[in-house]
Amino acid sequence: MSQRNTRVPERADEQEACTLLEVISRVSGKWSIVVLLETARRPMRFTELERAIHGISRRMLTLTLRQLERDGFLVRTVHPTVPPRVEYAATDMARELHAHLSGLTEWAERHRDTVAAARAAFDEAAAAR
Amino acid sequence: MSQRNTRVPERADEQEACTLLEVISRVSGKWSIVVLLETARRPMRFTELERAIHGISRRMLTLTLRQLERDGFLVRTVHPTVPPRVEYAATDMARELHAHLSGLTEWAERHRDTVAAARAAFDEAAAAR
DNA sequence: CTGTATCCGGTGGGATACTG
DNA sequence: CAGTATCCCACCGGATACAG
Repeated sequence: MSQRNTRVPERADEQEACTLLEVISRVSGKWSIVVLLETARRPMRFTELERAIHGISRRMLTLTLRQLERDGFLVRTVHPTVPPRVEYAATDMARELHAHLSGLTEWAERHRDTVAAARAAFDEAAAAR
Repeated sequence: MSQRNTRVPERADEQEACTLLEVISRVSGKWSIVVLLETARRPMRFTELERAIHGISRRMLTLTLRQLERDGFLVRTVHPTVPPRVEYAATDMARELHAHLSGLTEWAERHRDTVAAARAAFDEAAAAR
């Protein structure tokens, strides 16, 4: 989502960071991940996604879908009926990404308490000063 | 009555998406990942990081370090010497996160060409319209 | 039903001068 | 050496109105 994060690596040891930032930038938008998860299970229609994803605006749903389609994570299919029927289906690449992200989710759940404790300690130390 | 058509919003999916967004938000800043990678190898001093990370401003290095310290990814140690000597060291949790992120890097490298091709095709189709 | 167009506020991040 | 303070701007995302 945020293209401002792209930059050219000047050093070899920054190459990995650049690659990581590249992929993370693609899914770091506010709605990218939840759209990926919804479509990973089965193809979804526009309004179906709009109803399933609580709080998303029509504009952001469109932008997020376009971006995911552009990067090859979603395939958009228009059925020429009246009214129009558009389906968004996750690609194999997207499902593979989802598997890696699940690893991150597992990590996050395992360390959630530790992070919360670290934050509380940091904030308390800051307040004490 | 048959309730086959009533669709309950997928709470589990949104929950996972929220957890994922939480952890990704912590490392999606422009400089978070490269700072994590640099400090993961060995403890680093402030100016050392400033020199190692090409293009980072003093302000953003400070903000990034504070944020990573607050979440428990870095430990900041001040040696009471003159001039002051401050070292930032990655925690075990941060190194574990780094391992998961490496999986993402591998995925990104494997699919880099596919993504590039998808983008080119999408942009060309958009230009043709 | 499936989008576009427009306006607007909040925020992430750059440049740089100052400081203990 | 290791930061902080200030100014500034680009861009993300929300609300809403319009359209094929």
